[in-house]
Amino acid sequence: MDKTSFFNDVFEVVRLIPSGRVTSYGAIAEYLGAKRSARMVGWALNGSGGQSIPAHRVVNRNGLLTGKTHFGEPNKMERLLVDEGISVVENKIQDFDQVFWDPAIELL
DNA sequence: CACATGACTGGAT
DNA sequence: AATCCAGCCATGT
Repeated sequence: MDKTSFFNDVFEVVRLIPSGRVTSYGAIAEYLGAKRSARMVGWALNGSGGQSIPAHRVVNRNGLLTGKTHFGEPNKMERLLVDEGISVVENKIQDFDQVFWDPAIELL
């Protein structure tokens, strides 16, 4: 298991997130067995540039679009989510519990 | 090698 | 309910 495996696993899970759904860094980290390494998930997504990774579907546990600043255009992430049917107000996902997609449950 | 920072989280205040 | 603090781990200075 080299380091790239972690990144690859993160990308794989994120790619499996269905449209109109979102998940959290902690949920992905937990699914990968590193629940205390949510920060590493964010770091992994940092290298998702160039890959076909819908990173806009990954937010923090509050449903807050903390990573929007890394999309080049701060409004791009929110626009993409809204376009998929997710309600976003002031960088915050509305009905977060309804659109939340947990790989540890949905990906059984 | 030590310290600071970050796309986080959970518990405490 | 809002804010603060400590834990985690990789990367940069």
